[in-house]
Amino acid sequence: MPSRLERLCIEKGLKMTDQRRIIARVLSEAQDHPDVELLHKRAAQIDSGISLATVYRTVRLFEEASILERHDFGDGRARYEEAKDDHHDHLIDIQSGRVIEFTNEQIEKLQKGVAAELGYKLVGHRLELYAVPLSKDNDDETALSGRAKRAMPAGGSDK
Amino acid sequence: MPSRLERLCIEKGLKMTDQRRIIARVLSEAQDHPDVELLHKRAAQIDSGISLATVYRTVRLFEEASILERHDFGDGRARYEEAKDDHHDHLIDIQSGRVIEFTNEQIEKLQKGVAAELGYKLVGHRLELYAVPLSKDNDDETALSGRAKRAMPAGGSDK
DNA sequence: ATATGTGCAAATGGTTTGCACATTT
DNA sequence: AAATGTGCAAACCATTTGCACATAT
Repeated sequence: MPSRLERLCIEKGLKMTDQRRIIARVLSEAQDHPDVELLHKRAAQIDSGISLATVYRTVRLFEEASILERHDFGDGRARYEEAKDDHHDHLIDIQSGRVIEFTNEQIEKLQKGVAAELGYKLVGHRLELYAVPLSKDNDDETALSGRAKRAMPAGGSDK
Repeated sequence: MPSRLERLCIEKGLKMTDQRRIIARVLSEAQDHPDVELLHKRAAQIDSGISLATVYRTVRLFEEASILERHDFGDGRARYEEAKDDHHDHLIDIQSGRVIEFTNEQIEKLQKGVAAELGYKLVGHRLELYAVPLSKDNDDETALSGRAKRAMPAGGSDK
């Protein structure tokens, strides 16, 4: 059965190739926020002939068709997520790299208000919370294992 | 007279070279959020011998010394701003590219609350509002002139 | 004097692209 | 058949780095 993303592609009249079908399926089934490399790896597991370039092209195509969302969590590469209607923001666990989705109506409203006060109409926003698990041993700032360099923003540590 | 940033460098015991002094001054005097290329251009106006590499190294050094903030507004290059005590977020005018700073205590509080509810301690955040000026002719989505590609996030258009 | 900074050019890493061939409509 | 997509390798662009030389302490 076609994945949700594949169906959307067809609705939009996109030419459906094997590669796109597979990438669409991989994206539809993803529960995380994979980067292109990971998508390629997953797609290649289904059909090893898919090239990295095609994944890049497809992901861009889908994004332009508004059926895929691109995120930039500050670690250099882009991460992707199937676009659903439910808008949400992200909390990034800087110890494990895990990304948690959340929504907060109040914050959304306040954002619109802030823009209005400054004489603007809000057309988009980006809100990311960088955090560490409560509980136990959180005294070290050693985190973000692996390659992720300088991922956390400077300003917002809250006094 | 030494720039504020130069003074901070000295306090931190950083070795002060001509280049660093100049870059510090350029940063201290900047009213905008320049990228490395622009910083280099401004620094070169004072001493044309400063290399791009040095600007990159200096900017990184300053950031690690917490006297400079790096921002990523989604257009590929990093933008910098002297670190002051006053924390603020940014509203990006996607028509002109202008960046406006703002603070909102309520939003800050709510963020901390959201993190807490999810079992996390907030250690940083990133909030950017992408907006267009109210008033007149806002019907076109043609914006972000120049090289800036795909700068606005997908999700947050607010219903 | 010693440690550290600098310029230059080459290297990196994620992403894009030109081209000849393959596939979808 | 016409238009478009794909793989490969080369190109891009922001940023980093190795090296020989220069400078701050």
